[in-house]
Amino acid sequence: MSSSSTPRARPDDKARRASKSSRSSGARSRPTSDSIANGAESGRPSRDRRADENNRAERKSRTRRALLDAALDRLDSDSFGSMSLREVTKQAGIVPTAFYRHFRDMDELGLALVEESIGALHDLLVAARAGVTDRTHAIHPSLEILRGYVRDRPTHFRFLVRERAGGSATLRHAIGREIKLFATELAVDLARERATWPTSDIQRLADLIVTMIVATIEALVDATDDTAESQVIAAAADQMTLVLLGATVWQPERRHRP
Amino acid sequence: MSSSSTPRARPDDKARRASKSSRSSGARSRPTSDSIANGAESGRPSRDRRADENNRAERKSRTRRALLDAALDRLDSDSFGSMSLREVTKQAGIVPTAFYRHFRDMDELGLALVEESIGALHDLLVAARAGVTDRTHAIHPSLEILRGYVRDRPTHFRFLVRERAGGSATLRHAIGREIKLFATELAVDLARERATWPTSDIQRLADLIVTMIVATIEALVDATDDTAESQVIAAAADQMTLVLLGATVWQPERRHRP
DNA sequence: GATTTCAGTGAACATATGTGCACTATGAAG
DNA sequence: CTTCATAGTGCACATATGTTCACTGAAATC
Repeated sequence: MSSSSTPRARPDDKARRASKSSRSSGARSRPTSDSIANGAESGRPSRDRRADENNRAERKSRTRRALLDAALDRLDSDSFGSMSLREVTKQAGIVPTAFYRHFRDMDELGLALVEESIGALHDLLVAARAGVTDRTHAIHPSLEILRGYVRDRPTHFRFLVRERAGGSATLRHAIGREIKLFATELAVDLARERATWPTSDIQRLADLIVTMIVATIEALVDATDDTAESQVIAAAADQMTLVLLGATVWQPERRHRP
Repeated sequence: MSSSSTPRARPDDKARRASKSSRSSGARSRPTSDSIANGAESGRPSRDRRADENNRAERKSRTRRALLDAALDRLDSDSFGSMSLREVTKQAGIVPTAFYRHFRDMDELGLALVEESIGALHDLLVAARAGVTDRTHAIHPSLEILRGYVRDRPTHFRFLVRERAGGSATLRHAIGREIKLFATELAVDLARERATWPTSDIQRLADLIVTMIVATIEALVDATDDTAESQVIAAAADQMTLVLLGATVWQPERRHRP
């Protein structure tokens, strides 16, 4: 506190409020009308005022989305942890203080992103599982589904792989917990075809596969073109095949290490 | 506080350990053998005034170490990317501007940490490879070596796993490149015992194993006690066994996917 | 039509950050 | 000894950040 410098020339200024006419200020804000793709395409653009779209809650959730998307976008320049509230609000087209209408702090925004991204991951599992009985022959189709999902939600998956190990403790634990859940879910699936295996072995198999899936997602997120993507998928397919091949030879009862 | 007048605690008057190798001019230092904060026995009566310890270069490299260690320490509260130059210098016990005597910016500090940490990883590979011929029966010993290395240099390995996917683009690429190198090295090793395999299959096996090693390191870094560590090792051993089991059944020539 | 609610605004501020500059102290070199 | 090089100091400053507070305008409710 030694600096008695009376910083930032601060004349009384408080009486200044009346001077600025709020009219003249820039009309540059208002990002509300457009931005994200508008789902409902019903005609009547002109007269009918679609209360639905000017709805209060609707508007709010649109801004919320803008905040989430802004964070996701910024995510390849900055890591989430070093991303500032002001950056995000600027990119979302609102003023910093309006942020608090939606999240208590950046950490809460992060958790919302975790939830969304894990939702995507979970959808992926469901999709991959649908109609698949023989796992050994379902590797490639499943990986193609994975490829599609990462393609469709690149920012979400990038968020996941970036913050899974690198983020704040809160984020890491949240993501870790969800991935563990994901693995358990997979284990239940795997157990169906391996009734004789002890659950611990099943769980470890599931963990291995999840590890490989995460690694594949990491590689897909960093893949720049279709060729790179295809190579990633091909490599992952071989590795999965090898693992499932090993699983057929695995003898649960007797420990394999001497 | 910023105690302006009084010099802050000066950690530098403790005569520390005698230097060993820092003679090698410039280039890369191999700091792997020691960690910080030890030193103990060097009471060193004042009569022998070794220029060695008051050496200019020696002092400088000691401060440099302090900066690196400060960054490594701070790493479990903040991710490296959101770590400020001022934080690091404060923890290292120097004034912010003195930072520039050692690194141009935080990014350069980060790259130095990558180099160090990868050095540790490489040492690990060498150690694990020493005297191992039959891979299938060397899994547990190798994993115990891994456990020991992560125990001895927890901060370096934590840095690696945190920044590998989560750090800045520069850091990510640096670490990614080194890990790729690491995998190639392992592939050469694996090829020795699998002469009939095509190199692409070998490389994919090596990549898989490296993926598992990285995942194991991640788990070890997060393990809180010995029991947790042992469980991680046991799980990793099972998984490795399964993979190498699969590798024995793998038929390189014919594609496994129908 | 009048009142309430509330998402978004804009000014203010205390604090933190990176970095430039002049300086000091001390080891190295002549 | 004198002179030079340089690690580390202290101060300054411009800028960025999180958060507060009083406000505004329009949708929601009465």
